[in-house]
Amino acid sequence: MKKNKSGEIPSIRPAVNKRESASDRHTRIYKAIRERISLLYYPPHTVIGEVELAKEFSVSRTPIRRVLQRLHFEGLVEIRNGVGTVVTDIDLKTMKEVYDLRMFLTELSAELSPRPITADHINVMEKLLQRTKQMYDKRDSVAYGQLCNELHELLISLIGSVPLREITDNLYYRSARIWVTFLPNLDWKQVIKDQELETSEILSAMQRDDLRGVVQVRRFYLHCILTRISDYLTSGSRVRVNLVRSMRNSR
Amino acid sequence: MKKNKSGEIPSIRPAVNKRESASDRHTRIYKAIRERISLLYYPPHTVIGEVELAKEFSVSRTPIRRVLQRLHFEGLVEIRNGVGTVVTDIDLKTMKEVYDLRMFLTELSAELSPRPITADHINVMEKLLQRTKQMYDKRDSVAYGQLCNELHELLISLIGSVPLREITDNLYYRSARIWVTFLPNLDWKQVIKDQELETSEILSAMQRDDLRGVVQVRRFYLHCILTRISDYLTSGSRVRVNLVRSMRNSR
DNA sequence: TCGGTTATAGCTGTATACATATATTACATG
DNA sequence: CATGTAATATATGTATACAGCTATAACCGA
Repeated sequence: MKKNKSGEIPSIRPAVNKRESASDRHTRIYKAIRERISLLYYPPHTVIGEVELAKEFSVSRTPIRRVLQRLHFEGLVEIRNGVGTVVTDIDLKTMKEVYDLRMFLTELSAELSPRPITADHINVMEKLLQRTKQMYDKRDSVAYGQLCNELHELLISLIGSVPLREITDNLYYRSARIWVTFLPNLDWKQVIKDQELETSEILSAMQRDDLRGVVQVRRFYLHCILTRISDYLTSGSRVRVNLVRSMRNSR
Repeated sequence: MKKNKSGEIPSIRPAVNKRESASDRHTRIYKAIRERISLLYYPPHTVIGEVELAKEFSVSRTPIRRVLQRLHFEGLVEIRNGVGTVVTDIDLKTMKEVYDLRMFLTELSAELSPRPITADHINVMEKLLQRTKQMYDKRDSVAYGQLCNELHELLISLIGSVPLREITDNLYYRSARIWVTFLPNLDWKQVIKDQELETSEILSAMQRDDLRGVVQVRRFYLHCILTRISDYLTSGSRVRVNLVRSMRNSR
């Protein structure tokens, strides 16, 4: 075996020792910041400086700016010259538009080249359901948000159409964090109860290989969340905690 | 009136003399390059260098990179380290996915908070129809592509839902250039004839304030284009030039 | 001749100094 | 005291030198 230029014996698997590629690093930082926004670690109107992030991730401003500009194109932050990068808020009208779109696209995802439901999917769903059941005792918005994100990740993995999957993913992160914003005003046990119901009903549909059932359950709970937020914002008062149940009985 | 720091008398309308903002410049360069891609001035697999563009637009690589990365996020170019920025091609499967999505979203745009059809819209449509009628004599793919782009711009201006409008716009530019790629293989007069029919039928629907009619016409022609390309790619032979007409008779 | 190594040209990726925009604050002025 | 102005701190925007990656081609040896 020959030695390379630097005189070292080349590794059999140099890919393992190879530094993280620029693309991978971009994806890693992008997902990290996006998660922080979605979990309200960076709530709306938060000013996040490029220098601060650059120090934390041990890179210069350049790769950070690339990530922030991507988040800007996706509507998650607003970059103001001379001011900073501000996490966007969302008005009721825009939120309704996003949720309406998400509901239509959710149903559509069962029609456009869906992927088969596998045992892995069901396995992950069972674990999600277990974790949901353990959340009644302690109010933990971050853990709840992570649960929502993981459920979302699982559901979009069933979408075969690449552009539809990307759009659904984008719209989710554009609106989901707003829902978490309202958690402090809601009855915690009821929120978890609804989450458990949604998860278990999706799991049931998956177990009978019923993708259309899956997306119909998902769409229904999207509708419930939208109605809750709309009621809360328009009335300014505490939203009815039994909204989901009353809707179920009337459908 | 006082003088400012530099000793000049401040202009009454300083905004006019103010330099183009960073955001405006970004938008200008972005739209310019996007149009070049859509009109096949940069056909698929073209390698466009950052330095080249920087010289042309008289800026450094930094703002150019911002534009190219946006185009990358939108799927129009692929940035390869050490190689260059390559205009993406699109495979049949992805194109079908994009067109299917566009068809659904087109119908949806008449449902989700549509904007009213104004006299301006009809005015622009009449001019588009006139320009279309003048295109029979000379085969000019660029002029045809511009016509398609302007028709698209008009149609998305009728979409009230901001996220739906942005998604529709993105999907258009992601797929439209592929259609232009097939023009050399098609009967020119038939292509213009179809374009004239689509434009005139949309105009008619607008004149009777029938937005649902507008989107149904649009959806129908999207379907025709998708079928044409699919037929061409799967059979490898010349596509039937009278496809649109035969479809019309059977619907 | 063929296979593999290596030098090289040219591209994108990164870091950084500097330019510019903005909000804040202090301050002069009526 | 109110108001407009200017200095200033701090953020993002830009330009650019340099590092790293890739494809190409020249080169060497079995």
